[in-house]
Parts: sequence; structure tokens; C-alpha cells
Amino acid sequence: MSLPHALLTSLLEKPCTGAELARRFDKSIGHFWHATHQQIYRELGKLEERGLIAARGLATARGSQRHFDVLEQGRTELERWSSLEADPQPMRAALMVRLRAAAVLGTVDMTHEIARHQVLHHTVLEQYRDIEASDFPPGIAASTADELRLAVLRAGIVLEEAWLAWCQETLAGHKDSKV
Amino acid sequence: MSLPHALLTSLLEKPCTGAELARRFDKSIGHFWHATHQQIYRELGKLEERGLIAARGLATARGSQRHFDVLEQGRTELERWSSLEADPQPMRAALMVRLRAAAVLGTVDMTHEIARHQVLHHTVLEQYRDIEASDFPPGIAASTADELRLAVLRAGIVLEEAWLAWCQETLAGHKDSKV
DNA sequence: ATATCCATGTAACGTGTTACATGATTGT
DNA sequence: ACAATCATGTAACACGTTACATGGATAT
Repeated sequence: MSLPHALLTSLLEKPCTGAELARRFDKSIGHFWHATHQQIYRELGKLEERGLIAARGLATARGSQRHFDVLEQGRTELERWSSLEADPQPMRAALMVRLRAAAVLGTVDMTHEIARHQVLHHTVLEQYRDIEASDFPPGIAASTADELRLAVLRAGIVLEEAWLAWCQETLAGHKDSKV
Repeated sequence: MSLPHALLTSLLEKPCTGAELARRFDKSIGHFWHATHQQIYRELGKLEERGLIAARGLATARGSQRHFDVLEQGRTELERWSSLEADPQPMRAALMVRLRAAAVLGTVDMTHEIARHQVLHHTVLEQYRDIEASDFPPGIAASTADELRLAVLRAGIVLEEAWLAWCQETLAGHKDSKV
């Protein structure tokens, strides 16, 4: 149930329209909580009904832009939610299901797919590292808010590094076993 | 769309009833693809309809056990699916959403929650390491199937280590900044 | 003006969650 | 026989995905 709160967060950072929200989402929070534009519009509608956000102006014609602001009640709700305890949820990695399937089938070679994932993870990792270098240069005292934003980015980096290391050790293990 | 294939995999490893599947799921594939027993019964029903699995015997009374086997067609479908290319999906980590919320709110302290997650990840990591030590003792030549099963376990270990390292560096960073 | 694109929205469906109901099984 | 428990299942709803439709904005 994080999507409405992710939207509130993004709107607090900068009020905007649904479409812009969808675009920005893909580049920030979306790395940790993906959503399609349809989900976003639906949730924006619910948040508006609940009085947590409001659209600027009055026009409600179908194709016209609706610019949303977070209301005081929305901020309160976000504070309440972010203060709750919430355990980490088990990840969902289809590749692991496929590896176990390959193990029991005995007829499927997964090395190519692992190598392909290795490249993909490497690419994402490079992107994250670029962001880290440009947005958080070393040696500069950062605000608490910036520290938190860096922490989120660091989580992305650390996890991509983990996946990359796993791809490498797994491919190396297979190679060894074939010698 | 991995759940039916995760069930096929688990049933190929050992045919069983829905309830046993649910229990075994929590201890193996479930670490990478969680499902409740209701989801499992629903998917078993669909797999049966599609002719991929079959229940032993005929009894269909409501509370009686139904023991499932994978049919040839199910095996074929699992082979087909596990051979497809499938990109890694973005993870969903509510904690990251909450950190960004805390960053923009400026009124919520997340250090306790991060420390709590650190303990949780540590506990899971210990469990995985125990399994590794008992099920995959070093120096023993393993079959390809065992290598794949170990690879899945290793992914769990590597990722939990990454989360743990992230918790540590994040808490350390906050502490430094307060000095 | 009209073709094209974009922002918004609807519809239908699949997947995941929660609460609860019913028939079998087990223990006393 | 009766209570407690277990395996299976139903129902209702929330969340996520895909395909498509409509109205406004833009460019020629």
C-alpha cells in the first residue's frame, strides 16, 4: 500500500500534473516502487476524493491538465504512514524461479540468461553511480534531507552491486564445473 | 506470471497436496516468490483446468486431500517458460519510499526503523548461511541441479548481505553527521 | 481545418490479500 | 459423540496491467 504515499511524497517535492508525475516517477521513486500512468491517475483520483490532495483551478474537461497540490491532511497522512513499523517484504525474482525450474528439469541452460542479466545490472549500476557522482559530490556537507536521498540511491547501488557479484560468481562456478 | 510455474517446479520436485505445497513454498521458492494458500489453491485449479497437472484419485469432496502430479504438458510448459528471456523487474521496497517521504517531510526520524531492519536482515542471513553450511558442504562435487539450487540460495545470501551493509553504512553516516 | 500528438480517463481482466465457511480428520 | 484442528474452498475487495477511447493542444 505504498503507492499513494509515494505519490504524496513526489507531489510534496514538487506539485505537478499526473503525466509529469508518471515521468518523474520513472526516474526516482519508481526505481523502488514502479507504477504505470493508469495506476497513478487512479490513485490521484482516490487521494483527491479523500481530501489529501487538490487540483489547482476548476477546469475538469477531459483532456485538460490537472495540477495537483498536497493538502495539510495529505502531509499529516504521509507523516503518520512513514512513522509506522513495516517489515521488509520478500522480493520477487522470476529468475530464481526459473533457476529452480532449470534444476528440476535438467534440460535448460541458464548461463546465457544470467550473462544477459549481468549486462543489464551493470548498465543500471553505472547509471546510479553517475547520479551519485553528479548529485552527491564527496566532501560536501549535505543536509539531512540530502543524506536520506543519498541513502536511497546507495540502496540501489548496493543491491545492483550484489546482483552483479552474484551473476559473476554464478557464471564462474558453472565454468569451473565444466573444466 | 511466475506463480503457476513456481508451483509446477515445486510439484515436479515432489508431488503433493495444496496445503503441503503452501508449507514447502514458505521454505524454498517462497523466499523469491511468495504466495498465500488461497493463491495456491486458485492457481492449482487453473493448472488443472489447463491440463498441466492432475489430481490423483477421484474423490472431490470438499475437505479431502487432493494430491497433484505434473503432467507431460505441464513439464513442457515449464520448459518453454523457463527458456524465455525475462528482464529483472524493479524491486519494491517500501522502506525507500518512506526514506524519501522522511526527506521531504523533515520531521520523521528513520534511524530506529533502519536499525530494526538491520536486525531482521541479519536474522534471515544467518538462516540462509545455516542452510548453505548444512545442505552444500564445501569440497563436495555437486550435480548441476545442486549447483543451480545453491545459486538460488547464494542470491538470497548476497542480497541480504547487501541490505545489511546498507543498513550499517546508512546508520554510520547518520552518526557521523551528528558528531 | 485537419492531422497529429499528448494528457486524461474508461474498461476489462489478472493477480494478491483478507476474512470466513465447509467438509474431513484426529484426539478424547 | 464431541471438540479441536486441518485441508480445501468461496467471496469480496485492493492492487496491477493492458488495451483503448476521448478531449485539448500544436503544427502545418
